[in-house]
Amino acid sequence: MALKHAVLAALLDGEYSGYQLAKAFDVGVANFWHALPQQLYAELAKLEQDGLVEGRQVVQESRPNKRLFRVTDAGRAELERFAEAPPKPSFIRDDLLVKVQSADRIGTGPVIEQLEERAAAAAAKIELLGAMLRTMRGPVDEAEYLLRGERIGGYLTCLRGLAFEQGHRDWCLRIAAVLKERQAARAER
Amino acid sequence: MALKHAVLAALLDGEYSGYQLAKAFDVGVANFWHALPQQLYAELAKLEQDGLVEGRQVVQESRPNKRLFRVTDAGRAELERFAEAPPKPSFIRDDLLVKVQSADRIGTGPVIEQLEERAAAAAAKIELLGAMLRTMRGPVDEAEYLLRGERIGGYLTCLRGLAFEQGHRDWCLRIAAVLKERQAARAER
DNA sequence: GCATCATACTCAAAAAACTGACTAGTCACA
DNA sequence: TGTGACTAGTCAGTTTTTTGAGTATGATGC
Repeated sequence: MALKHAVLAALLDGEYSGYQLAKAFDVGVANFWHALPQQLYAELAKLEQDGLVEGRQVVQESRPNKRLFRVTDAGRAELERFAEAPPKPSFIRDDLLVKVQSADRIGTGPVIEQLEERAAAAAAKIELLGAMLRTMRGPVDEAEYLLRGERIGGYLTCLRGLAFEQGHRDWCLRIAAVLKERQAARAER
Repeated sequence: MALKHAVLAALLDGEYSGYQLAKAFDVGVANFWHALPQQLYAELAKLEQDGLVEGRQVVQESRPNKRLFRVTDAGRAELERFAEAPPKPSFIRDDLLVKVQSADRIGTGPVIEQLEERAAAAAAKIELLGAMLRTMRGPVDEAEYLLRGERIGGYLTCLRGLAFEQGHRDWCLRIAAVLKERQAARAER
């Protein structure tokens, strides 16, 4: 049960609706997990049943009503237990790696394209994360913010996301270049 | 169905038994996917049913018999199709990130320990991957190997694994240091 | 001489994640 | 006046991954 703790951790930052969480756990923003809306609504329902989060109805005009959730004491205790438990090792799991693994045996054209698209996507995310980091730390410099700031959790996971995306971008570009050179070398013969 | 293609890609390198694949897909070696033995046996059975791999019995003395598998033409075609299809985006999914996200709200002691253990594990894997890369490229230098070598797929995915582990190690050490400093600063007051 | 490790697999089940289809009102744009 | 996008969800179902428990044999170490 991993999403469970990811949701609890996200809700430590304040009250959110399922919809808001879903946006955070979608594409860019969630730097420590990824999930679809349906999963989040289901998980929130389970967490509420277990008393780890509390929801309250917020009536809205000109918009559907929503339920905002926050972590209970029991939820905080559960996170505490989770933090103490040994973590599972983490692995990269990526379609593109599988494709590159077989890239010298099968057609490389589409793979090169995909590598370049990925590199561009990674570059965009690097921009986004950079902007998020600047916003979070505000006017103070990073060392100061990390030492005295509150709620640095999100900042720290963002840093990992940033490094990951940079590594991803660099690798994609390099591998694309390597595969292209090999194509060119093969064409010469 | 991602493991499916990962298995096909791994079998492009030659004939392997389920047991051998399982070892490769376990801890260190598989730089592009991770899976447990049971999954691999199941996947191989499915692939054989679908005609994407072929198995042959190898009778052994002093060891249980085994079945070696290789990719069929249909399997190669399936990989080709897979390579052309748009890849799914890849995400980091890591318990430790979740813990760090909430690290400024709950007890940080165990998390710091885990970060340092992870950093050590990453360092060990960096060593291992470095050795694997040296073995693969042999006496020639990297640029030459990448341009003219055969079967560079495994080398390229190893490079990604190496960069990932380096990023992981650096991040773990840095975050552990940050959390420690904050603890110290808090203790002073 | 006994325990443990390595090879080589199998079966069953639970948990986690993903996919697709659907409701229903508001707002902006052309 | 309708077309699509945004808010805010729900329901049902499949696929994928993980977990746990076995089987059987030979080799290795103390």
